[in-house]
Amino acid sequence: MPFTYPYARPALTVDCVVFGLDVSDLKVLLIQRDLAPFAGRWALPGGFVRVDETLDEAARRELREEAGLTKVFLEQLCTIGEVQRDPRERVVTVAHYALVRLGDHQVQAATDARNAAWFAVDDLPDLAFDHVAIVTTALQRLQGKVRYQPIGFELLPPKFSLSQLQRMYEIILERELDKRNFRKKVLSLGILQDLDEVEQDVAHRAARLYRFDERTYRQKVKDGFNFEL
Amino acid sequence: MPFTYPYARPALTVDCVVFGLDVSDLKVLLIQRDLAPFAGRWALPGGFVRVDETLDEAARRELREEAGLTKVFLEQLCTIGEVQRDPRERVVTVAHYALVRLGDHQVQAATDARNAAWFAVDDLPDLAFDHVAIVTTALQRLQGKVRYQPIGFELLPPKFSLSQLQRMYEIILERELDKRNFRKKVLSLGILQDLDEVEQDVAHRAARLYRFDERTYRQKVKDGFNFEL
DNA sequence: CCTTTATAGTGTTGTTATGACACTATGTCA
DNA sequence: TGACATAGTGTCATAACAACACTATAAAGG
Repeated sequence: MPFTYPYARPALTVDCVVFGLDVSDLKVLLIQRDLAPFAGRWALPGGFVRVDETLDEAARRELREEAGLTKVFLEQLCTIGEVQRDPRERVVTVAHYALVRLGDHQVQAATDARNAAWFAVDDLPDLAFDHVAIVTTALQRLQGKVRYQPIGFELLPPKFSLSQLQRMYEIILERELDKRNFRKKVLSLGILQDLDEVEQDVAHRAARLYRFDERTYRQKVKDGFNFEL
Repeated sequence: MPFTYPYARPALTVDCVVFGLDVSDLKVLLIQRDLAPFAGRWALPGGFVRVDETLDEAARRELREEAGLTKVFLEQLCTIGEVQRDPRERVVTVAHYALVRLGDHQVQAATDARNAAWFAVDDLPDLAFDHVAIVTTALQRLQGKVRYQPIGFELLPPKFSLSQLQRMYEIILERELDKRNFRKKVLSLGILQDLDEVEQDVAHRAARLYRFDERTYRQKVKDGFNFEL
């Protein structure tokens, strides 16, 4: 009989740090727990992995069930196997992070539904388990990755202005960027499609709208191109 | 009764991609399996996580037991939870990668011991399970990380010449670097300590030896310094 | 309709980093 | 002492980066 006593057969969970971009803040989606342990505390959306699903599938299912989110950008972050991290019994969790567009209807729904809410990443409430550490790791990963992979677009609407794009980077990287240098650089990458449209319903000069041209991006990557902020 | 039927309670393993640097190749340490499944096949060192140890502890224990390695550089890589990846039953594995100095005595021992051997990373035998995919991921991670984190030194002896250092990067990145530009750049980082010593027993002009000055590096990082190849 | 307000959009220049490139120096060995 | 193998060294042209301030446009409000 293999793998019996001394080997761990832990319960397995997935947890997701869901990032959304506000006007002025990077937000994280939290769910208020109604069961022990940590009943009443805010926690990352997540839950137990089922016997017939992969980790990625489990994470997506939890996002759908707990927050009504589908088709989001989702990546594995790290796995935490501290023996006593769950007071009940050993629970190993595979942490993920996700990027969503806060404007989306489904995201609105998520905010309305049950005990879910968005919190500014630098002003989080007390979290259950070791979830603060997971958020910290996720933020570091995002800050690192956003500079060499075009994942930031996942946080913006499909059509966006260069100002929005710049603000996104400023918020994530927590530092100001020079407007002219930023525009020069980002346009020179040649992965933005100028839509020849402008913003609507703004109380000032309307900005030109762009779209991330994933097709072109992929082609360029094949040819040895390297995205870099 | 929580977490019974529908939830997974998988066996949990750790697997390690141990990299070592040869004169002309990046090598990976493999162990020949003597048990089914995949008896006789080469596989990554690794094994089941015990009830009382963390993932990191399990990985280090396996490295010690299977390869006689201690105190190596070790980082988590990714976790694989495909349902059928092990023919016996569901086994989730947390993959790691490690960097060791091939010159070390313990590493020599590892090579001698039982069915362990080093293979060039681009000339691997058939591997058990999904271990090829893990090696591929680990290599990509190493290639990415070596450029913005001074982890490559873990593959070199404590005292090394600039030529050795350059060769290390060339081997990992799989492209040639310009000697003068490389030396200029790496010295300008100010994280190498010139030991005022030269190589011994070489059949040509002996090279100056350097050491990675971790103290200075940490200090510089605190002051906002960014290592970059 | 004219002023205010809010944001969009635009170029130049000095500085720094990068990449290309070839020869001399030093030590061992035959 | 000559052949060899590798160490070590500098310049220049080009590209990338950082700093910097004003004009343009549209809506709102008096």
